[in-house]
Amino acid sequence: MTLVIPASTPPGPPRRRDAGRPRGAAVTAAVLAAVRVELADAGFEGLSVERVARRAEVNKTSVYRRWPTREALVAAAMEGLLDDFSVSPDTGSLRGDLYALAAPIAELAAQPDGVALLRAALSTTASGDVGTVASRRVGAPAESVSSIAARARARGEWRDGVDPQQAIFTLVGAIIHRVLLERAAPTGEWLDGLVDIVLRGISATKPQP
Amino acid sequence: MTLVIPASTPPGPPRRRDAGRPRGAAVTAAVLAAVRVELADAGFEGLSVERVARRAEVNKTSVYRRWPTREALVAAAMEGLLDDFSVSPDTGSLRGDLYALAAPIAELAAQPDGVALLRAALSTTASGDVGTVASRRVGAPAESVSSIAARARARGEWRDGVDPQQAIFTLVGAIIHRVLLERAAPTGEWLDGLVDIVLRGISATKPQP
Amino acid sequence: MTLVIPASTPPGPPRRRDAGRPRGAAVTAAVLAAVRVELADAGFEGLSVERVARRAEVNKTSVYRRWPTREALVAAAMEGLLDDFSVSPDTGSLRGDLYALAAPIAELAAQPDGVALLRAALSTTASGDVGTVASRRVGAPAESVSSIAARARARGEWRDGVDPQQAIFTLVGAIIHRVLLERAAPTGEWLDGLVDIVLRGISATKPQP
Amino acid sequence: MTLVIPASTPPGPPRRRDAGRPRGAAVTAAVLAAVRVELADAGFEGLSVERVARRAEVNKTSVYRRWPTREALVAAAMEGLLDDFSVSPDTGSLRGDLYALAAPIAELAAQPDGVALLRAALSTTASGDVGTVASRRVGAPAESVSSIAARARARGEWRDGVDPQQAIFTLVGAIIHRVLLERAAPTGEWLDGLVDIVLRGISATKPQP
DNA sequence: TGATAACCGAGACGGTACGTCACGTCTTTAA
DNA sequence: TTAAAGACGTGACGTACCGTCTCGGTTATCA
Repeated sequence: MTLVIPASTPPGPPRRRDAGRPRGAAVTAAVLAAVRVELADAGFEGLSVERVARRAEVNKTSVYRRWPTREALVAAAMEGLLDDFSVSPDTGSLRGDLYALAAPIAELAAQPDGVALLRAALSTTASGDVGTVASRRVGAPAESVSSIAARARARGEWRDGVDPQQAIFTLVGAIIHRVLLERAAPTGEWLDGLVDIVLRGISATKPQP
Repeated sequence: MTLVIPASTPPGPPRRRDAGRPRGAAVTAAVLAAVRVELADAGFEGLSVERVARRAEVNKTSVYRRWPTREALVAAAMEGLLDDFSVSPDTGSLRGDLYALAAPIAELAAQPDGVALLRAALSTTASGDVGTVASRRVGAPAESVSSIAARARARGEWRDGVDPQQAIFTLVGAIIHRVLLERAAPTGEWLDGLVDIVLRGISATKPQP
Repeated sequence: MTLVIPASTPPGPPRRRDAGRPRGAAVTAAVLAAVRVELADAGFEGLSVERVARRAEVNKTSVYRRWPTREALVAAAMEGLLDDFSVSPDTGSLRGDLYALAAPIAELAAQPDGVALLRAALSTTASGDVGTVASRRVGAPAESVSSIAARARARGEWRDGVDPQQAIFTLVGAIIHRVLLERAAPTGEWLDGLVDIVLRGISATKPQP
Repeated sequence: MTLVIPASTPPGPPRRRDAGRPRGAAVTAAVLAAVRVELADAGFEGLSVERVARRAEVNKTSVYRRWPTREALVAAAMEGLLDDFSVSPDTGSLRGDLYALAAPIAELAAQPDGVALLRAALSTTASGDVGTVASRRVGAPAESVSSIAARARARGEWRDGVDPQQAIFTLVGAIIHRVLLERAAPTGEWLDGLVDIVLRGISATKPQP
């Protein structure tokens, strides 16, 4: 994601800015863009506010004014990546629902930015902002999970005694293992196999092909 | 008459292997212990060689003499945690084998030290020493995986078309998700449920209870 | 029509000279004072930036921000010692002029600080900042020397063929030998004897008593 | 009953005086040569035992075994430079004697090694070994000085009230200033001028040309 | 002719200092 | 108020030498 900042700075010293008009949005955007670049370059650990500010051609103070910690800064930069997870999918079949849930996560994990986000979420000791962001989104909202399970149960697809969260989290955990430990891309074929395993694992009898 | 000088022969007398004062075992032990404490306290990022040396009451130089990087240091400290993973279990049933494979990993992940190790392994961008250690062990040796699958196949328990690695990695991924994102302990009950899901997911027909 | 881009113009807006928080005078003063103490204690070699900062109760960074090298630091600390050398004396007689030139140098060399400065100036291999400071001042400005000689020549006091620099430097060299090798104080009586020798050495005939 | 403990008697078996492997002359020579090179390269400050040992292809321990301090090491390396100063010259004239005294010092100061020695002698705060060596030799032995003065007095060449030491030290100080502050070579012509000044400075009437 | 004591290379070890980097807070000027 | 700029104390980085120490292994001398 590249952000283009219009180079409106005049060459001379007068520096005529609209009086009272805060330039805040440009600074904010430039910083967040820089964060994303730095995250991809150096990872979460190894990201320094100083370098971010330098890259954004913005002063360190202006960064700290907005985000008090490195965590908050990264969290803010990541917010945009996760806007499409809020939808609770209803495709009519459990396989479809599982796939609909896993696919955007896999897609996220296929991008370098997404990998960085996951890594950041997992690396922080304290349950800080980044963890919150990631858990809130990657962790798949509770409603989605329970409604998927409820619908599947109504269709007789959900085996008794299976914890819905455990099933979904297994799916997500597998993706995480794939990209962070195996360092392999979560391809479509691979995802098919995964959904297949989990689907059979939680199905009451034989799943419909 | 040709004079051949072998390129690899050093000019002086051959270096003795055991020359010089040997490294003190006490120093090594103190440092590794300190690393484990610091890891639990501050995590992988946030672990500083300086503090480790201070806590071990050892000189910084003595640390750097042994381990050139922070990664290597942490990796060394973690080696000991993982000595019981090398056994390839053969329990007679697929469920037993899966459990035998997952249980020590879960046990590791139940300790603060183990959590720190996992976090460290996942947080590093470069596939450095820590990643190697973790991958080598947590990533379950390839032989174990394939032999488990082979035996299950021979018993007719393994569904055709299921990638052995994918199955096992799903198991491991779920444990990682549990401890690092959910921040919950991988209890025995929880592990039972997990093994159940994965077992059914890869079984040919109905698994034997 | 050719577009000429001046090479020295920076790309952004022109840097303001007085931007940012100004350097604290208290810090500067504390450091220089500490340097003088350390110089007296440990000499030029053996002076460490770390200890200076510690003694000044100031951070090492704040020292390096101001003075890039140990040399520059010492040179700065010594500047103040030398403010009274700039005057070119005209006492009416050659003896008076010589004395007026030698006296403040001797006075400087009578203080521990001054001895340290001389030592520092002589010990540095490269002709660095300290050497510059010392040479500039202790080395007696060229104008002073030549004007003294010119006036003496006009009065008929200066023997033909005597290099003015050589004469003055002999004076200074004797003082250096006195304090650094003999490690004795350049007393008034001693200085009288020295001036007497040099004066007779460069006089045309018999000097006027 | 009095208990007398003989101070010098060792408790164990009587120490053999000359037992053990003697120190290798080759090692000693190699080290001293290396010191001279390093002194010329890096000066007295900036000379490190570690580098000396490395250059001499000798172990650090072997250096410390012989010379306890850096000072002692340098002093030893310099000893050889100064063997020709012990002679008290008697040339028949004061000018000749002065020249005979000054010439070898100037010659020493014309070599890089000699400059390093002078610098070392002047830079040390404590009157350590190097200072001792230099003072003992460059400082011109007291007997030489007094005998030169005595002979000159007998010839009627020495002005009453002139301190012999002061005269000679002025000569030496001028050479030091020449090579260390002016950083110029003490050429023959220059030395002639110097001797001329000092000679006239201490002569009773007019010096004999 | 051995024992023995010192030499010698090698390198560990606790120190101190190096000069640099990033941190997060602060003070100052200008817009 | 926002901003740019930069000072400031803090703490860590990884490296270089310091001088001392423990090691094997070697060699000359003396009993």
